[in-house]
Amino acid sequence: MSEFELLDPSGIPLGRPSTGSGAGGASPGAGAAGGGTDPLLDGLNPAQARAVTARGPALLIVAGAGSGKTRVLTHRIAHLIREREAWPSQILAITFTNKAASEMRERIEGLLGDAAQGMWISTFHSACVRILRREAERFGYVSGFTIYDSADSRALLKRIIKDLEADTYGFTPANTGSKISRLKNELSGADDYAATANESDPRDRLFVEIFRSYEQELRRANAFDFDDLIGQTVHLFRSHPDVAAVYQRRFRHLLVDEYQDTNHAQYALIRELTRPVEPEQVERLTPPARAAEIDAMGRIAAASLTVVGDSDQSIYAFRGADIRNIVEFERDFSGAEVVKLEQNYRSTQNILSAANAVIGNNFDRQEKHLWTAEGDGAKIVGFTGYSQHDEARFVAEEIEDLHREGVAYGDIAVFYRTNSQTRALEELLIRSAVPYRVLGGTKFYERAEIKDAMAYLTSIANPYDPIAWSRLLGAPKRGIGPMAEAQLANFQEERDISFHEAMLAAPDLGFGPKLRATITGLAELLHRAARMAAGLPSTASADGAAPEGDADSADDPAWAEGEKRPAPVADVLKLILDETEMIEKLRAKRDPQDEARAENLEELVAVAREFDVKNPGAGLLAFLTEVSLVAAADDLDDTSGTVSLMTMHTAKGLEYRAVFITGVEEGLLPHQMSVDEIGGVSEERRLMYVGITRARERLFLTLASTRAQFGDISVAMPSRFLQEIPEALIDWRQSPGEVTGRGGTESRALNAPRGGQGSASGSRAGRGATRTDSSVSFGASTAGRGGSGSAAVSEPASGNMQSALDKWRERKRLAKEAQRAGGGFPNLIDGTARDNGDLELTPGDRIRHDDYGEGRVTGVTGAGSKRIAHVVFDSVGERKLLVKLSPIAKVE
DNA sequence: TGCGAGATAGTTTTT
DNA sequence: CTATCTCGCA
Repeated sequence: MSEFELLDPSGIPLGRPSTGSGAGGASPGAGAAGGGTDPLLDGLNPAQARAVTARGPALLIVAGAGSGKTRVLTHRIAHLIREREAWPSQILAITFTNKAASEMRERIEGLLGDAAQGMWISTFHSACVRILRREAERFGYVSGFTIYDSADSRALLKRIIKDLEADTYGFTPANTGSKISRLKNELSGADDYAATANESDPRDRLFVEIFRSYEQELRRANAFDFDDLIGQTVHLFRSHPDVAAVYQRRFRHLLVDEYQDTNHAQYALIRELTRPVEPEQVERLTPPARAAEIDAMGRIAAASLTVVGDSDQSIYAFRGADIRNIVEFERDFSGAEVVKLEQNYRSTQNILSAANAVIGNNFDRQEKHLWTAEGDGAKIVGFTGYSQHDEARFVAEEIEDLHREGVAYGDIAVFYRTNSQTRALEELLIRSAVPYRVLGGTKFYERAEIKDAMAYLTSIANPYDPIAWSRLLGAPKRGIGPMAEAQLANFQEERDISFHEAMLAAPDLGFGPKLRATITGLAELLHRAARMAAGLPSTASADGAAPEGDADSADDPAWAEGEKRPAPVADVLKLILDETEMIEKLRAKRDPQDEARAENLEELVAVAREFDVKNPGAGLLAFLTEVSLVAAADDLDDTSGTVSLMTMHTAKGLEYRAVFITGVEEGLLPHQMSVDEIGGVSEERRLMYVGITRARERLFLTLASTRAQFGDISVAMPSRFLQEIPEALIDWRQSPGEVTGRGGTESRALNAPRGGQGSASGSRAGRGATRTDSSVSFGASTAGRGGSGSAAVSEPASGNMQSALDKWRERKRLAKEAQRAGGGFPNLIDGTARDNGDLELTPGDRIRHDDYGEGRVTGVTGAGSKRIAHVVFDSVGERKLLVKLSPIAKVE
């Protein structure tokens, strides 16, 4: 609504129709005031400048890695505004992640100041939610609909599969969910699938049934899943041309980033938004179209479309991304212009050469000629560890070296293929007192206790949501079991009322006195919280003894005229937490894990409070939307000054001075799962390409020759991608050939002189490791410098697995706490001493470290549990160690 | 109803 | 290895 008002700021006419085909040449600064240089074009190369100033119905910017596409995109938008070709409200810019969106917004604000207000800069999903919330009533939803994340979808599917007894046919929530997701990304629903399904195949019929019932349940729950957000918006536009017309008219300029990662549904959405408004719809518009908007045929011209992408960075095929969208763009959108950005401003030549060499092995791609004016820079560093711990140790040491050389922690990133690889890395980083953070991974909002609390909020916003409701019944445990739940759910379904109403009817349902009281108590709490969230006065007298004022008598007129102001989300949440005593109950359990959970809940309150401050009066629904759509909670502070750990997928769009790519092994990168898939390896290669091109100055490629997964240890072969990089570019500190010899595992005996065929101890060598010849070419590389390359293995003797694990968890928790306590790595972890908490160290002391051997303490900084010892080791030189957690002891 | 032990099964990337 | 589920018992 309010955005629409911006559409028509009284008299000021638009400069010229932005979509008048092919009008603008590259005449820079056409309307710029003072002549001379145009700040928006200044410093851009010709291709970039063209990408900023080109006008026409469609523009494809082929942007190689590091070619300044964000700059181009932001400048293009700013240029449109400044040249008066568009109002901010006519801009719709779509990015892939929220992080990219907020970064873009910031940069545009930097160029335009307040003039950037009113633009839609968001992800596909956020934009669609915004549209759907506004138009929900058009197709039988309520604007307070819930957004199901994949866990919610799975919970729903689980129920359905169980009801249909489909599990015996091999249907699981996971495989069914991903199949449904795939279909939805192709915009096909249950009926479409049924039309093509094989009627005689019981599995197919059953799947149709599951799919149908899933869609039905979603609707009954007033919920959308992730894929629906896009798909339903498309359906909305197709079935309601008048609604579509509103958006087609409004958004005159559509800009899409990372276009190579769009799937079919997203493509369809773009198509819908870039259709002209036909005359019969033009007539129905409110406010009516002005003459300037309408062309000779009585239509409103199609919006202009700008897409930016790089087919070499397409890494989301598994999610339905269709590379054809970008490859066939010119054919798709007639009159499209193509601008190629090929100069790389990010990386050194060595890094770029490696990237080009790797990606060059993908056959079906258009050649690009990425080049840089930078020098060669440092060589890429390679390292092969004996184990993943050894690899991690190398990473930690190199990070410290870099740090000593003046590279800030915040300029360093460590990438990996799978989230499970973080463990070894985290352990070593903690021990080395390197501040780090993990992006993505186990997300804050996926934690059980957070989901519990969120279930209350969700249920308040949407009392028809069975998933949220069912979750909150059992959290905390209060004696409402499956039996009672089923009874309430049945009642709810029969009467077609909300779950909250069903609970209020509990007295009539023949529950025992205790249960009845519990249920009505809970119903009243939800009711109270709902009123609060809606901005209605809390019922009657102060809390404490719940007054008689039950639901039905809620129509007191007192608040009728006072404008309803939604209560701060944090207050609602606080009410829930206080009344349910969730936090207290966790604390009472005296388990450190539960203590952490309690803290998480407190953090959730803090998050909500922050949301309230940033979005005053936005209300519960906005909060829920943000939570379900925001990926990693802590994207926000890039300034935290810590090393960043993330998967390579998460890394897309980011850049760092120094980058470590870990686990560069066959089976991991490329991942085993991808090897059999068609095009799988190509996609992995693009992933590798993305990883490499994130690095500005320094690139480290590391691997391990053995890797522990699912319990036992297996031999790992170097990735084929390593072979694709010219040997001259890599400086091997320890090459694969030096470590694996002939594919055996020399697990512990590395101090033994090489060549002597060390004992192939422990694990069965060569299991499943059909000898590729990958390792052969590496044998020749040199050993690199002495010193830090060779040290004892760090494998902690795995005597007692369980206690070692517990120990590690505890250590990790403490260390995280320490990091969280304030900016980088300040003071404090109190009391709870561990390992060496009370170890006294003074300069001059000799100590022994499990990994590094003996060394001499040169200094101690920090206080309490944050004490950091500076030690010069005989073998590896200076290291910083967190005294409390390091495996060190004084040598007498 | 709620808890703990034990068995089991599944392991990629994410808005 | 680990997360999830089932089963039996209090």
